[in-house]
Order: sequence, then structure tokens, then C-alpha cells
Amino acid sequence: MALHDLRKDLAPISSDTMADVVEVKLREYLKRKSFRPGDALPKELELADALGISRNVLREALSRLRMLGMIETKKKRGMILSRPDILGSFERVLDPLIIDNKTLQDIFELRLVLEMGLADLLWIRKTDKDIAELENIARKEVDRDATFRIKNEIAFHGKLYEISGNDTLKRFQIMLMPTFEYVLTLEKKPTRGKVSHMDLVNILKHGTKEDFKVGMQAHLQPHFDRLQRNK
Amino acid sequence: MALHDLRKDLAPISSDTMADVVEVKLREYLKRKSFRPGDALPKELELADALGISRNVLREALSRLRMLGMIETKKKRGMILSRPDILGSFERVLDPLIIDNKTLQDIFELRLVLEMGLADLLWIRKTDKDIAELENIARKEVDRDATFRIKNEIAFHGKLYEISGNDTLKRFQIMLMPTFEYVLTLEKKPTRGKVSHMDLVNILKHGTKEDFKVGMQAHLQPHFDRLQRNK
DNA sequence: TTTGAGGTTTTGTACTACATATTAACAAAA
DNA sequence: TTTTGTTAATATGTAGTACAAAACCTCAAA
Repeated sequence: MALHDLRKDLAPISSDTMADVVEVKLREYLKRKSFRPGDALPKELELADALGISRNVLREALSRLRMLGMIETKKKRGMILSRPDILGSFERVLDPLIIDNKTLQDIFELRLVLEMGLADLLWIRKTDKDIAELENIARKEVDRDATFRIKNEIAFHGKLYEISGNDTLKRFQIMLMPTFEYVLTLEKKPTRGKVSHMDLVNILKHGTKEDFKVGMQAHLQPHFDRLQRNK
Repeated sequence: MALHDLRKDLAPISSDTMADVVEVKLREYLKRKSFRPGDALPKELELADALGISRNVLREALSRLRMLGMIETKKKRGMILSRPDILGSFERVLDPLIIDNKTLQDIFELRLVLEMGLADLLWIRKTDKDIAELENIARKEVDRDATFRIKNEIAFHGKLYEISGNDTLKRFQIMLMPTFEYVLTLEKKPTRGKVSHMDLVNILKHGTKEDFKVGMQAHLQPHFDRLQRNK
């Protein structure tokens, strides 16, 4: 019988290490006991004893939770539960160089989707001050070289997310940006939409939300064209 | 002088553990040497020696990278670099119960933004088969109880993301869903938009992309109203 | 050619020991 | 009485050793 036929019937056994198991158990434990941020956790030896494992393994699992920001430890006070930074761990693995092409493409699209969906939030939160600052950014980019335009492009869209008043969203898009840029470099020719940043500013100032959606779509049209071509 | 005044001038010193440092160093090392997925890494003892640390500390750092999916280890073969699951670590911390309210709200909005920005992708990728399946889901939800409607709500929007053809996006929204639902339960009265799922299906079938954007906006209008109120 | 035995290597786990930082308690000094 | 200094206790951080377990290799035997 061929190997791949066998594989269908007998999947390779999953060999979780103790640290893997303990990590899950600890997370379940924290949840079940409904600890609140700031609450003190049992000490390492107690946990290790309770789980019937060495302090070594326990610490490997704790190290993971500590990386996620779920717990903090002080030398004598012991461990306390804390609020994880939900984007922190995401940031660690979001490196264009280690992500496969399919996922890179997915992230590229994800940013397009975010950009397109931003209008409703903007219209709820935008202020005259915001728009003035955005206009400042847009005004700077005429007649500058490519390097500057890229930096300004980031500044402009970054400011848009800032206006959305959503810190998580803003941080998220900042993290997505390098991947977005990276995918662009894979393409040969530079792409520019028919609607400029300044056009978008003017729509924000005098236009309607629907105008803005149409405008943003036109601004990003070259990217959508590419998706269409690779369909 | 008051304590918080002092804090402004003298920030508490950050005491990174060795594991923290080693984790960063390892990530830099992997990047600098531009390892490719599948490449074998030096063995633990060699790494520990090179870094001048105990195998213990090294393993705590490795444990983190292993959690992120950046490396895999086999008993004798040693460690190999692998592709991290970019959403895996995100999933671990995305629990409504341990996230602060501000971030919960941010995530709620994030999902709204995604939903609103989905139209362009849908129009590039949708097929008749997709729409038929979506219609099936929408048809089922008439005259059912609340529990069923929630499950169906998830199925419907899940299918939408599936049509987008973007696996990362789909997984992402599935992970966001519990948080979204959780925020909804914080609200008193249930909210229903003027545009139903079936309406959206019909727009997908016969309408334009712009119609769909307007429709989706109306569908989610109650949520945006709430944001507006809490402005 | 396949099977089996034995040896080797590398990770996985356990245990011990000690360093270090932090807290608490108490004594001493202003 | 309040502040400062000292000491002891304690939990985490780090190091080191030892061995188990799994995977691989080689070679011999069926």
C-alpha cells in the first residue's frame, strides 16, 4: 500500500509536550477560577505540585503566558494575573519574511477591507481639527520623491485610522502596513489611483459618507484591479 | 512630593528576565541568518553555550517560539524552523472575559468595519453556488427562536467571509465573533436592522456592489446608532 | 529485501542548589 | 512619632546534573 494511502487511515500521532498540556490547563484554570487582573496566583511550587510536574515544565508554560501578557511576576510577591496585550503576540509573528505567500495575500486584502469599511466610523468621529491635520499631511506630498511619498502615504492612512478613534484598529493597521508594502514591492509597476489623498480630504470636508466610500474605492482601485486579474 | 509626581521623573526600571532577552535574540538570529522553513537549527546545548546561558533559560525562550509556531522540535532530529500560525497566538488572548472594556469596544467596531468593507471582495469572488448556499442559510431563520437565530446569524456572516475567498479573514472574524456577541449581551434591548439577511442575499443576486454597501450599512445600522449615542 | 538488535544522539523531564529581589518586621536614630 | 537601617524570610530567576524517551543509524540475520 502506498504511503499516502496509509496516512489517510493512520494519522501521525500528535505528541504534545507537557508544557503544551500545562499551558492549556493553566489557561483553563485561570478562566475557571475567574481570576481578575491583579489577583495573586499560587506560587510556582504549589502549581507544580498540584499538576504533578517539575517546576521546570511549569515555568516553560508560565513563560508562554508571560509572553502573552496574561501574567506578570515579581520576585517575591509571586505571580499576578494581568491583561494581555491582544496585539502583542500578533506583532511577533507578523513578519513578511516568514509568512507564506497565500497568507501575505490575505493580509493585503484584509487591509483593503479595513480601509473600505472605515467610512462609517470616520463619519461618526471626525472633527474639523482632524481634517485640518489630514489636509496638512496631504498637502506635503506634492512634488516629492518616492521615498517621501511612501512615508507620507503611511502617515496619511495612519491619520485616517487615528480619526476612527479606535486605538486597537490603528495599531492593527500599523502592524499590517509592512506586509502591505511588501506585497506591493512584489509587483512590478507602481500603482496610483485616480483619486488622490487631497481629493479624499475634500470629500471628508464637504462630501457625504457615500461620496467618501466611492472615493476610497477609486483611490484603491489599482489594488482591486490586481485582485481581479489574479482571480 | 507625591508618589505620582516622582513616578513621572523616575520610571520604574524594566526588569526583563533572561528568557525575555533570549527570546528577542533568537528571533533576531533567525531573521539575520534568513533561515527558511524546514531548515534545521543548532541544538539546544550549542545555542545555550553560544548565548552563555543555562539550557533551562533557553528552553523557556524556545517554548515561547514553539507556542507561536515559529519552530518545531523532534526528539532526535532537533529543531526546525516553521511557519508560524499568525492568528494562533491572537486566538489565545482573545477572550472577552480578560479584555478590558475599551478594547472590547474596539474589537466590536473592528468587526463592523470588516463587515462594511467586505463588499468589494465579495463582488470579485462571489459565485452563483455561493449565493445559493447563502440563501439556504437565510431561508432557515424565519420563525425560529432566539438561540437558533444567533447560530444562524453566525452561519450567515461566516458564509459571507467564506465567499470573500480569504481564509485568514474568515478565521479572523470567527475569532472576533465571541467578543462581538459578548458586547451585544451588555446591551439591554436586542437590535435588528431594517435590512434582513434575505434582503442582502437578493442584493447579492440582482443588485450592484453599491446597493450591497448601502444594504449592509442598513443591516448594521442599530450597531452604528449605538456608537453614535455613546459618542 | 525486510526485520531486528544495539548503539548514539537530541530533546523532554526531574531534581537540587543557589542567587537575587522584595517584603515584612523590628530596632535605632532623628 | 517618624524616618532610616538591619535582618530575616520568601518566591522567583538561573545554573547544573541526571536520566528517560524517541528517533536515527548501522549492521547482522532471516
